[in-house]
Amino acid sequence: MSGKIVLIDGHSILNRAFYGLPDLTASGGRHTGAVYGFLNILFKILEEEQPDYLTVAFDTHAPTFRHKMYEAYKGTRHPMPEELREQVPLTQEVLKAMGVPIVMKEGFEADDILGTLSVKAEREGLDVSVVSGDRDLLQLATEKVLIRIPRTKAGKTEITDYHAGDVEEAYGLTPPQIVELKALMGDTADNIPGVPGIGIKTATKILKEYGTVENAYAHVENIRPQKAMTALRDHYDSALLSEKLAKINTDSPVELDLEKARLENLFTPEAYEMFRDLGFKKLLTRFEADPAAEKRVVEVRTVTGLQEADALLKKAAGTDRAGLYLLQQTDRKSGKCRVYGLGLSLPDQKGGVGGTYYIPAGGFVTENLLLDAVRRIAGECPLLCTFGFKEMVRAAELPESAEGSVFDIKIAAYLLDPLTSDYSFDTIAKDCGTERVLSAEEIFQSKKIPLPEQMEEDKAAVYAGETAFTALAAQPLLERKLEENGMLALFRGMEMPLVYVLADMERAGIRVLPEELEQYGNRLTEGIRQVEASVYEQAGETFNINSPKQLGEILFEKMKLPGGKKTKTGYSTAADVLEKLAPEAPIVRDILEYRQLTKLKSTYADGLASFIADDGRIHSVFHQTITATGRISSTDPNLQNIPVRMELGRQIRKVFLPAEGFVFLDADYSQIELRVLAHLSGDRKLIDAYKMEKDIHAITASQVFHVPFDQVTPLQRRNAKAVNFGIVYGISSFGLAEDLGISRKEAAEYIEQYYQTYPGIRSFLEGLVTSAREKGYSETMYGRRRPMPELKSSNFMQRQFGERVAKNAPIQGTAADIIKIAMIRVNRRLKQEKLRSRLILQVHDELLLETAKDELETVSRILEEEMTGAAKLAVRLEIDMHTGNSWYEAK
DNA sequence: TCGCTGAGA
DNA sequence: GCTTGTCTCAGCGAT
Repeated sequence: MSGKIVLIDGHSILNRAFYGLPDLTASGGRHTGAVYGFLNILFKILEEEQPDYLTVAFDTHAPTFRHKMYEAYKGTRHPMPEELREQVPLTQEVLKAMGVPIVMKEGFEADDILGTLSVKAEREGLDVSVVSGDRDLLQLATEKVLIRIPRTKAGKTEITDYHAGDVEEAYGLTPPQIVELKALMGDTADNIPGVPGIGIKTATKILKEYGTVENAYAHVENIRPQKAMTALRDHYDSALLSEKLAKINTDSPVELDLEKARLENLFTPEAYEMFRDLGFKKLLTRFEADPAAEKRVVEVRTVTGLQEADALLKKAAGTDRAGLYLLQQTDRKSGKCRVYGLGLSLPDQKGGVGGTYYIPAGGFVTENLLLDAVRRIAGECPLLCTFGFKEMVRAAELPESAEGSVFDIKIAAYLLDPLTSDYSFDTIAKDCGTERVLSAEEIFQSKKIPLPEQMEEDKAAVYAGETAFTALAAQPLLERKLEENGMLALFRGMEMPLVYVLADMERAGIRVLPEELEQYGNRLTEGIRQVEASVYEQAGETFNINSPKQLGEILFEKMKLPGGKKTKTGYSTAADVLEKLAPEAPIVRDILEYRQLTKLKSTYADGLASFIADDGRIHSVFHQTITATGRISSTDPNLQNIPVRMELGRQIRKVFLPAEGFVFLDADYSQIELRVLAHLSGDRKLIDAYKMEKDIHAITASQVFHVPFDQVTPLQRRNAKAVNFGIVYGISSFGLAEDLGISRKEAAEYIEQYYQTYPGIRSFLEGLVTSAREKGYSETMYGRRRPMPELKSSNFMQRQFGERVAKNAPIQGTAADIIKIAMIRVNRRLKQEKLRSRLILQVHDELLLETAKDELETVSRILEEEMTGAAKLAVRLEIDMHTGNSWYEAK
């Protein structure tokens, strides 16, 4: 018999993969990095070797004979981290799905199994490759048995191969002598004692001369270095024990089943499903080459004729479900929207997908015709399935339709797993196990998706068509999952209605005066010039102050300021560090001022100017699928971090103005997160504190520091305020100390006193951690989830992080939910009452409205009612409202 | 592309 | 002994 078999040391390779690769987590927080690495090594070896047979050996969980022996001798092995442990059964499942036999035997280690199988295979006349990270296995090498040891080097796996001859070359010893070597030198990693005082050099020398330990002992008197002689003489027992420990059993009761081991198709449908669930996207591509597992790629038919297009669009409006994707592009400057085509997917009778089409705009099929069709379908079709609905709302100016009649798969995917950043249609398709679609990368043969105007029409057709297909095909599963997770109400009643509000805000934009913005920038430039000159003078040279590297060298090396390295790459020059090091040093003051000025200039003055559109307004983009906690985010530009704390920065708000005839009305929630905490925790004392309707931080100070309310000092209030904020973030004594400039001990006392004062808070926060640990996620009042894979980490720091996040996410998230509700309700009221006033911005706990002067009173009332009434909490929700002729005045 | 820095809640 | 308060986005320099 001839042929080749590959034998794999499962645990050992898994171990290599675990430590050699960054930790990956699939959705749901399962760790998968080691499995992924294992498979990569496996595939690499199979490609190289093209073997006929494959078998993987694993240790059993029960302690084996050899374990017991050395554990009895000395301690235990270091325990396997939990992240790795949970991947062992997972790997076995994957192998099973691929039809690869796994051999395990109670009481025997993988080593022994590999040894036995390799001997048996060799006897059968096979070439054998044993793959393991463990050099102990070198003792198995022969002319026909190859030992292969992979190493991960800079992310790449390199494999070193040993036949018997290679072992001799590398160690100067025959493979069987490797056992003797271990017997003498020992192996701390494996708890093999060896002979104390004999290391690899002496051991090799002795074995070269005497061949075996036994023979060496017989001639012990002749052994050269005196020390080695006495060591061997005195510890011969230990050497014999070590030999037993190191010797791999090649006669274990396991069978070599070549029928099962025969390599056939690894890429089975079962394996495909597992890879997909585990998020091994790269590995999925291996299935393409295999016709059996190949899934048909969705076909998109391009429809150009007016009549045919018209018929199709009518049909879409008439069906009970339709998948729709509008390929359009909005010009940033003009705000004009161009429509390039419409992807459309229709169901079949059985609830599957019937056909997928692309209707390009052109000829008789005008852009307006397509937009009208979208409006009609949105209005008539009972379930419109989309991907990125906000863009469609903006392009077609869709009015809000009945709850439950639109389903955005992107938003659904976000709610189900808000931690990823990839909500591309092809990823959603894979996650939902629909028919195969091409990814954007495959369609355009580039990482970047081109703008619609640059797309070739045939590619645009596939892109838009498959997106529409995915929307339709993935919707049922996504809806079921939302239902299962109790998030359907959140999705239908909050996230989908919010889409219209965000679309309105984006369309509205905010007015900015370009001339004044430029003047502001010029003032900054002047200031920058002066401070810059001062810095260079004090440094004695010119350099780039914006370069932390150069700055660090100047400050800490040339000028010899106290304080050393803080970051991986060099000196930290962050403001708080500099502040602490040399608060008095004039150059530090100047640098901090320089930083402030250049930040304002580049990010705000110049940055904002580049976004002013032809209508004199900035139309920022609001994202609904970014944050882990449910907040919305803003980009291009980010209008949620416009300066306010420092006066100079705050000035920039003077260039944000309401339209002619309007004023700004700004309303922000008063300590919404703390109120949410009071509500969720149910802490009587904190709730009562809010019922007193006085300054909450002062009340806290009074209660925590045991002083009468009217004798609370400003410092006490400030400290109490910092604790109040910190609690919400899962504070540590270190963090609070840092914040307040007090000692850790004092900070710890503050926190303890706080918990004493509000006992419900501590138990509530601890309960959040426990519950998150059990369930694997945290939850807001409205059922929004945030997965918490970190809580299961074996890494202390990661786990600590997980605990803080578990405390913060439900609070921050609930506050985010509440303001989303408020936004929806405010927007609806404005429309219902046919007001000209409109929502312009949301800044997490604040809403900015452009209000018609004659509507000021009405709108104030609406805000008051809808914002405070957005949630019914155990404490009142309160808002502060201001009007003004600029954002500066209104805040 | 990554890390640092700093703006906001 | 080690770490050290949440969530973001943008600009810059170094790689």
